[in-house]
Amino acid sequence: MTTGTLVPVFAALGDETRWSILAALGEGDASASALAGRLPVTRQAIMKHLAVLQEVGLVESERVGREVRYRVIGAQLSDAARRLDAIGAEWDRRLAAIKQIAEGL
Amino acid sequence: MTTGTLVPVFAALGDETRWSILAALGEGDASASALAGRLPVTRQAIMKHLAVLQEVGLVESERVGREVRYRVIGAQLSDAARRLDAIGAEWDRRLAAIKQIAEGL
DNA sequence: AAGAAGTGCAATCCTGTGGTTGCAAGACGC
DNA sequence: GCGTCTTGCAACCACAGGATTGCACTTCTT
Repeated sequence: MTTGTLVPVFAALGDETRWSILAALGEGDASASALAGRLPVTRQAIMKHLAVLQEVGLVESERVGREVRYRVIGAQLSDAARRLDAIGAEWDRRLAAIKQIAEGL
Repeated sequence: MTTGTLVPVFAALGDETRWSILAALGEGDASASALAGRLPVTRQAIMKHLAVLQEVGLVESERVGREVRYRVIGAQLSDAARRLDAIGAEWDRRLAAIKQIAEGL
């Protein structure tokens, strides 16, 4: 069961503000300053969040002149989802087996 | 996009110790004390973790005499996974559309 | 009845981190 | 060149939370 690099991704997803940022980026790529204009937090706070999102590969950045535009990588979400689902399925399988044993089958 | 009660679940999954507990419970139901014997943390620390896991519905408890046995609910993991996958897919769809526009199609 | 094993609650400690303000440095538009 | 916009540190603050120790209470065993 390779939880591997999965835990930090969930840690990143376990913050409301970060979801706000992801949602805002869903409307289209944006810079930290642009996001700061739309969200009720400072640009610096947003930059920190973008840093952790980029760290776990949920977001990528591209420098355009004097600004840095951020973009969501949806595939990463799907990947994390697939891995989580595999783990959940494994648990269900095991629980089902235990239940059968418990029922004396 | 109903992130709803999803964020706390990810927050709960964003901790290595909690995964250790889930993994240990995967071997079979166990009490807090039993888990404390297998993991390098105190029983009280484990109890706190079990509390947050139960809070978000990843685990359920049952009192048996003087002890309280905990059990993983695998279906909850699968559910969170499905919801996350839906969000990821939505993002991919949107990104694909943007890409087409960008390519002048 | 008495000891052992388990839970529950509370106080405490310390690190992590989400948030802020302030300022220096880079890139653009005139 | 000069004002403007944006990024990039760095310091700092406050709170949450992961972990510990200590003690009281309940339940089982003998």
